[in-house]
Amino acid sequence: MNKKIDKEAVQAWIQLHRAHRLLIERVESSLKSGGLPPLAWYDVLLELNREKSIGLRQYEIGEKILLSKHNLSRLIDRLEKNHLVARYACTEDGRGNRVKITGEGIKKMKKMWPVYSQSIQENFGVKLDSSELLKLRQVLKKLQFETKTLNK
Amino acid sequence: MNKKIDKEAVQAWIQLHRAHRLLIERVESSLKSGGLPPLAWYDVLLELNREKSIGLRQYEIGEKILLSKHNLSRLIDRLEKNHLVARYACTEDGRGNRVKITGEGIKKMKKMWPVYSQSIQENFGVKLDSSELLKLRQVLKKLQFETKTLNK
DNA sequence: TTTTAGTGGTTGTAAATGCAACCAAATAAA
DNA sequence: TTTATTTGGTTGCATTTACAACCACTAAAA
Repeated sequence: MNKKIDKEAVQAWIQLHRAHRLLIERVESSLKSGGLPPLAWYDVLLELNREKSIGLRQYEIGEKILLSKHNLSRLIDRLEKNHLVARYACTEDGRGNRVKITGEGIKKMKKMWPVYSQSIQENFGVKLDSSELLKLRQVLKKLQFETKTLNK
Repeated sequence: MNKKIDKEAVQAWIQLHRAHRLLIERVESSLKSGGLPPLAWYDVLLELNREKSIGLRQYEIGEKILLSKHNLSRLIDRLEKNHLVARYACTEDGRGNRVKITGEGIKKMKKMWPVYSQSIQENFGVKLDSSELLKLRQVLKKLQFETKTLNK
């Protein structure tokens, strides 16, 4: 038994949890006060923009941004209703569809970016120096599990 | 301008965001499949347990677990409905109330802990060694801002 | 003291999330 | 081929969250 390590892990987790809560709250509020959509929209648009030409299947988006399929379905609904993405019939699989970003979507994404990145900068970047950022990334990377749990 | 640092910060943030999403999903699902309440309940119970005798004001809980007041109000409602906490009139401030954990609350908390901590262990602790955990905590600690933003 | 502004907490309503059940197409088994 | 199983996606419903307005009280200003 290794009670000490256990305690350390929980401590670290709690801090991660707190940091995330605070950060997300600030980022969302920056976006909102800029009259922009929530962060989740950006996540989707960004992934779609990387595949502008062929688009992505919904489940692929779900894997990338870790969102369960029902939530994704409705998130795409909202984006589509705002003409930021479009669904197309999928030739290779009759069940699914292919989602693509629209011109408007690209524009919106580009409009969100400065607000988003500046908020990260202010509330996160400035608190850490380059080596700390690196270390953080290295450590967090090790948490990149075998995904697949979500999207059930 | 320091585009490189910017990029690093956003990268790190995104990883933090992902790690959190995955972890929280797993922890919640461990709790759920153990027939236990969600994590937020534990957070509240834990804080209240630290002040068993005098309890806490709602806004104090809000500051500790970073939850806005309307959400907190209803979270406490749910806990109270389940007899895990109780609200008392507050002598020193006629507006507010003082929240205390009940015996049942303590029991529930203790029942949640092994499931909670084990889930952290499995999904987080085992992926990192002691020095990484330490470093992570050190870095995350620097993100501990002047709070107060929430609870507006 | 009276007025004004701020704070702790609650509540109505809208929006988002989670769950389970479902449909339709694809894949595997018989 | 027929049947059974899995998978991508949607939908109805209950729970939770977010926002704004509100009430009651406190603290500060006049």
